[in-house]
Amino acid sequence: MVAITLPDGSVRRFDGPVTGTDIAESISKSLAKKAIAMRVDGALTDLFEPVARDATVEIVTRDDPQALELVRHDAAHLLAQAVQELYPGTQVTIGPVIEDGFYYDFARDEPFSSDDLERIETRMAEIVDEDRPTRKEVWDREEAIRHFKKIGETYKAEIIADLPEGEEIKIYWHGDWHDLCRGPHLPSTKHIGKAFKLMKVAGAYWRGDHRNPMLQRIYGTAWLSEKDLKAHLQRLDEAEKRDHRRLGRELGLFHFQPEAQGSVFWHPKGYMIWRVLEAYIRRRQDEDGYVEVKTPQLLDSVFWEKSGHWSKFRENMFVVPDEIPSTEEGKPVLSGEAGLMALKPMNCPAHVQIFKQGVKSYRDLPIRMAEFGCCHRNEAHGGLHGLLRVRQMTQDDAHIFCREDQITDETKRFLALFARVYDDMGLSDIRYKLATRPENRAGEDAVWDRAEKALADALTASGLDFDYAEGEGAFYGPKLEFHLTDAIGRTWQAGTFQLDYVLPERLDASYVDETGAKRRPVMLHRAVLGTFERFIGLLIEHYAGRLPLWLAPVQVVVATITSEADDYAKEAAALLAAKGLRVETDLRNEKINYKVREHSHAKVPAIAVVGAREADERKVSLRRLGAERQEVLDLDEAAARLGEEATPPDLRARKA
RNA sequence: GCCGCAGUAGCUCAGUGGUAGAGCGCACCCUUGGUAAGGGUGAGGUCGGGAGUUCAAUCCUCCCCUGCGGCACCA
Repeated sequence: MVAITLPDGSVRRFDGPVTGTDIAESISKSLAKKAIAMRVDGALTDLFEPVARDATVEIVTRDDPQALELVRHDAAHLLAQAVQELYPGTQVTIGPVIEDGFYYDFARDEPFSSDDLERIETRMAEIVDEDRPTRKEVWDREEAIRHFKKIGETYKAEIIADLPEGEEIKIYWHGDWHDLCRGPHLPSTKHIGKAFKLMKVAGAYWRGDHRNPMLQRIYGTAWLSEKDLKAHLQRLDEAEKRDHRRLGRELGLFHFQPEAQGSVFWHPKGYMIWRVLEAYIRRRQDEDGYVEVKTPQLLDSVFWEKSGHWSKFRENMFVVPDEIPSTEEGKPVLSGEAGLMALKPMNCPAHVQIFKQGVKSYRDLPIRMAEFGCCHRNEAHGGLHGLLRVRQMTQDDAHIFCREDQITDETKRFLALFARVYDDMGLSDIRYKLATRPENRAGEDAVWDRAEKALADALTASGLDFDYAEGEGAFYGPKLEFHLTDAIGRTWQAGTFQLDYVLPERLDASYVDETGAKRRPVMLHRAVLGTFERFIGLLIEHYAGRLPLWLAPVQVVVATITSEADDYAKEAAALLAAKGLRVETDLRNEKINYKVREHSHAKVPAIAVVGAREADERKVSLRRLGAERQEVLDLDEAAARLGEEATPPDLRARKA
């Protein structure tokens, strides 16, 4: 007898082992039809798995929160199945579920083309229609390895050989195709449905290690319904429209060119955003007790050896010979014998030098030392990505030198600053994580215990919920991660906060404590915006280019309807400019429709239209970006209103 | 750096083994028009760079560069 307890608490008894299908059928025909898996005492299991002991069983249908993951997992198998049927000799490796879908990595000499993707997709749909049933077998480890080697699946054989001892070797069959898998799977291919689409092919290293062969990864997306699939594809379209590289070009903000790979040419409008942000964050830092410094770009390699960067970070540094290049015709430009300098990849070691000038007392601490430091990092070519991954970047960087007992307070203070700034930026959806000690680390565990606790205390005292990111800290100390969610639900990391016990030691920074003894300060590396480059990229995508008035490079365009209003337009523009607004005039010989369209495309937040009527009455017809109507206002009132709205949030708060 | 794809006018893109086209943009002319494209004319390209095949290459082949999508990297 097997007693099965259902979620409603009722108990059903069966003569012997029962499968999920049996149980579902005993409840209702329709449930049996909808069933795709079950939970036995809470563990997700195949529907066709016999239950031989008393247990609580929950039948899982497509309405279950975990159904989508099951469907995506099966879709990955479906993909592998279709590929092996169409391209015999292709080896399968792994095929996990990822955000929005799945992928499968294949070993095949010939590359897959986009035409192949279409063929594969068609074959996948056919296999769904064929409704191939799933079944599971448990094999002996050695037998499984022999089998997969024999059929030429060497990667699978390797995976099996590496499975932990004692783990069941489960083989899943979908019709006559089989694969090693931990499961669980849907009862048949029909249940996958057809709300899937193959998205792209890409290279990926076997086991993620660049020393291993490169496999071909096919990415797919899969959903529970066609409607969900369509919505997802629409989201992708939306994201593409927000791409900061595209908007940067369309709005004339910046450009890149091959001669300066990974470095930005900021155009006047793009740099205006930078200037506004920099002025804003500088004010925020000033009021929060920071001092600002400027340190050298180019420092001798000896210095980087001391800081530890030469051994740990050199492959990411730009190294420059300290010599005057030869101008002699035919001679090599550089002798190759000169001493080496390097462009700074970080500001921290230079800040320690300023700290070390003179003797510091415990009374001087904390010192919050800020720099809008321009750093260079020699990122791999393949990793560069618009403004988000560059080789020359400027951070709103600062280092807080403090005593250990000040860590919690300084962290709280930073968290408050961080929240203020992101709220002002319209980015208030932030998730906090505390990244703890990694396996490879410097320092004693007792110090790590204190450091992690100090950060956790600060988060808690600030009333913030947070998760731990175990083992994700830097080798020199734990850190806080700030995960922002943007307007279309994507997450970003920009700011950072890291505790460092190592660098003050390496560079011999010290202060004198109450007893007259020399002590090491703790260093907090922190950036609120992160880099201006990345942060501006983030803002552009978050706002889809429609920046709030205070950040918009051009805030108002005064556009004329007829040339009779030119003089008045200039007068109006001058008045708006006097209110501190960034204003342009459009006096061109074009129709007002054309002008409105063009400035709307340029995402100018406000268009002040003036014709003969407005000129007579000293008014403007104000049209806001995205609005379908306009409002006729007295010029002075319009200037006052726009001036107020364009005031950076911190200054507005100060006035109030 | 690795795998794949791509590179034609400022932008978006078409096209062909016989040295190139559209729309938008730009310039000029006409038009002074009331809230998302008024009309006309014109300028603009070493078809990413180099080599090869060919009578002839933007097109075919090879190498390089750059971009894009991933991977790896990311103090």
